[in-house]
Amino acid sequence: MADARGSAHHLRIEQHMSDAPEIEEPSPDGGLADHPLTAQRLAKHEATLSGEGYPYRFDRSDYASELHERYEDLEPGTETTHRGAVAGRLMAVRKMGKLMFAVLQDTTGRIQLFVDKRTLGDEAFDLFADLDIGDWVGGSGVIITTKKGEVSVRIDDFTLLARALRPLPDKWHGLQDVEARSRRRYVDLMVNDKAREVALVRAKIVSELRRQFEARGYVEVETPVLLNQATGGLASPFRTHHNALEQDMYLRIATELYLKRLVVGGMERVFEIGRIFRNEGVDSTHNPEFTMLESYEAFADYRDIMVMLEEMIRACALIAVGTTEITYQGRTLDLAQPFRRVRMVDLVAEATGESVDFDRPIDEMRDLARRHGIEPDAIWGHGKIIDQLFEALVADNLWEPTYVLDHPKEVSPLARQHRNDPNLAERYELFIAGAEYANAFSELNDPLDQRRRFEQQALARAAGDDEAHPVDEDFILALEYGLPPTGGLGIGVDRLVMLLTDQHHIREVILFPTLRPEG
RNA sequence: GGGCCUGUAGCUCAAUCGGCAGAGCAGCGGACUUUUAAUCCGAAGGUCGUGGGUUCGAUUCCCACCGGGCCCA
Repeated sequence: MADARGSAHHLRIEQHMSDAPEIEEPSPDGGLADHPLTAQRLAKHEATLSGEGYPYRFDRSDYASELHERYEDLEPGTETTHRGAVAGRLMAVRKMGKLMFAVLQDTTGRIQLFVDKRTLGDEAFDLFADLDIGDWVGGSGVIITTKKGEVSVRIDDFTLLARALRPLPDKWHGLQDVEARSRRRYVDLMVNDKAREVALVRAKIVSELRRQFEARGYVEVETPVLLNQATGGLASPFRTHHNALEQDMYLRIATELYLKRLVVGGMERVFEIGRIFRNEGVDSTHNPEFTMLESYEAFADYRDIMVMLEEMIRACALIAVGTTEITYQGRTLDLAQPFRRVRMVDLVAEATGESVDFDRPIDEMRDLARRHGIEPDAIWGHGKIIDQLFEALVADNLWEPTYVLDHPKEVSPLARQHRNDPNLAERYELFIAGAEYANAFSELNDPLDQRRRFEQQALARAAGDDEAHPVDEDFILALEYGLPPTGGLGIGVDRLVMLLTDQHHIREVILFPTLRPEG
């Protein structure tokens, strides 16, 4: 923090010294005085500061949702013996002369304040009337229901806890602009119920995943983000620089190889929920930084992991939406049904109407790819072509939960060779609603085979494939100490949250998605 | 990277085939002791994303740039 602020400061000074004479000194109030809407709030703020100031704490006794649960069924016009203190942001005030109805929003919901001049007294009543929507307020009094039956706190005392110097968006429409909602997520959270709900459901899902792994004896670990080499996945990394070490470094694109090192070390069941960085395009399903859950379990194979993953997804659905029958993009999805299991080669053969056997001449395969609009690279073998055909022809159309099994070995450099087919790997990806949610293997644990796979990847890299996996000698060294048979899994957490909250854009499930600087 | 769309008051949105830019909400003044997007009366509020160009005149037309969205690669 201090470092970041310090360097920003330096930057500003440099700009002053070089060529920016037009840079104005920022006004001490950040421009608040320049606009009438904020100027009057600023004036009130300054008056408070020069007077009593703001409190440092507040004793709250009750939450909005709890009061509703407890008193919702009371007859209209009931006065309880319950004295409570609530606190939250002032969202609306309906003034009726000597009576006001105010709406306070806390982390659980909204509660009405019944602000009655007789109860509160003339002076405090006028002070309340002077509050602005957006201010943080604590109020205490007897819990009542109004003539219309609304559970309310009839306040006999209140405290201004903090002011909002800027006005809130339209109380009815909220904040609509997608860009503004992402940039000022705090405002989005204040005024849009859905934004709060998604954030809370996301937390529940992550918590449930953690609980599921812990219940199975997995240990949560943390592996490095800052690396000398970006390994464990096929993706372009972010590059950065370590000043003291005088060397370039990379942000991780996966946690895979470090977690497997831990299994080598005897941590038989490990998982990590971690931020991953991939230097690629931004679209509705990709943010440059995203959250991946990876797990590794000794003595398990990929079929064991299938069973576990299916159970976990159902558990998350129950936590998130209360049922395994979910709605996504206007269509229903039944997650309770056993997930379909089908081999990738069979899906591609079905989609193309042709055999994609590995003994078919490569030229025929290349021709097949071209006929489906894919221009094969010179070094592509059968496996890469099959994988590309799958992505182009099949992936988008897999609506029901489907395990796509047994990827070509060529495109799976970290997965163990299939026990029955040397051209394939024991790997699958889980597809739901046309998108990929998880990727799992029987982990490759033979250091000699791993070295051969890395070398093949190195050839692809030399031929211009930037996303081919680099040779990781240190990881091979670890494998040389012996990795037991291991089942590994990666889950795209953001995608899973999207599925279970019915959001079609990843920015809706990431509180602060990556954005360009504001123009 | 390509195509289409988009940026107007604090927020949500109109309008101007080139001629003083409009509404709702919020804010301000007033009425109102049971409201629920309260209601009613009144007066305000704008660098029309930024910079050029065309024009007597540009928010509108043209160009560039910046931000954003959707689709495609």
